[in-house]
Amino acid sequence: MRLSTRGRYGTRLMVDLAQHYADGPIPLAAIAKRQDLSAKYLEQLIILLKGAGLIRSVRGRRGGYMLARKPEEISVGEIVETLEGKLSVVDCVLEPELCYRAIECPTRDIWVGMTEMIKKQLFSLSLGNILAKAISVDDLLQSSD
Amino acid sequence: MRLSTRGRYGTRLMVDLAQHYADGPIPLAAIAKRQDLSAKYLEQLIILLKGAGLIRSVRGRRGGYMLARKPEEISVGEIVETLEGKLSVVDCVLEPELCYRAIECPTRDIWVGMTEMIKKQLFSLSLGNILAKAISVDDLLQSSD
DNA sequence: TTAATCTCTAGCTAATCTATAGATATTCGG
DNA sequence: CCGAATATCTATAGATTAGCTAGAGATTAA
Repeated sequence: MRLSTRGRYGTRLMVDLAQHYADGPIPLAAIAKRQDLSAKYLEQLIILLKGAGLIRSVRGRRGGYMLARKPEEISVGEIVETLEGKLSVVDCVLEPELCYRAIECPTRDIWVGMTEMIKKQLFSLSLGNILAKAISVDDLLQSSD
Repeated sequence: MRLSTRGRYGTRLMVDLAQHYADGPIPLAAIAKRQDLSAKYLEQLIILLKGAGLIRSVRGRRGGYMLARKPEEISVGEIVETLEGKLSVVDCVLEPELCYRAIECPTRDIWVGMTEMIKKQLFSLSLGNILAKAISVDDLLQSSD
């Protein structure tokens, strides 16, 4: 039940872009440096995010990446599904034909329920929500000074 | 975000034992045949379940396995954690020291929340619950004859 | 025209998953 | 007491996936 680095790094990348929303195109190298992640690896992730329409890019000098929509309108669910494929805790949830027992399998119901719950949570959580939370934590730290 | 075969097969194994609760010791070969799973593989899983105190065994002829507690008192969460290790969607949830950014990481909060939600659901779902559901499906099938 | 950027394709290493194999220990039934 | 039916233990092997790294090419602002 682990999320792979693709989903995790991709989410960090998108949060980073959200934090610099409206700063114009952000070069990938800047993100990689700030997040302390391999630029070459992020390259492969970001191209998928662009393909999914979550990001826009500007090529050439002074180019870079930016969110295609407002942070409030991009969910973590979209990011994770773009990078790791459709969310489901076991294959038979989405493809019951893979297992001849699927229709009557009492355990499949568990995995279907889990999958729905996870999707519901991740698709209702936006980059905007995450930013808001990050700020409130900063607030707490400042007020304790 | 996939559950491995260990968690899935193990849960099927435990549901099978729950369905034959009070039938005395069930040989592993019988479970493997009913569930159409490799007996040799289940062997490795069941020994862990025994180690965790979820199952008792009887050796020798006429031996086999049985649930150590009533189906209502064994949760899917216990089964999955026994076979796949502590539930957490990323390592930094349980071991924040693995990542120097953990304390202030805005994405870690997401993974902590997801992990808690998953655990809550799986630990509140018992083998008894699953059996009850399976029976109600049977009822529906019978009443449609 | 050149340096900074994105884009594309290939491949490699290590870990993990999913078993399989074979030997040993225990106990019931006859 | 013997043998068949069972659990238990340890090793290992094949396939798949994760997590990168490498390098060449395309585009554009300064």
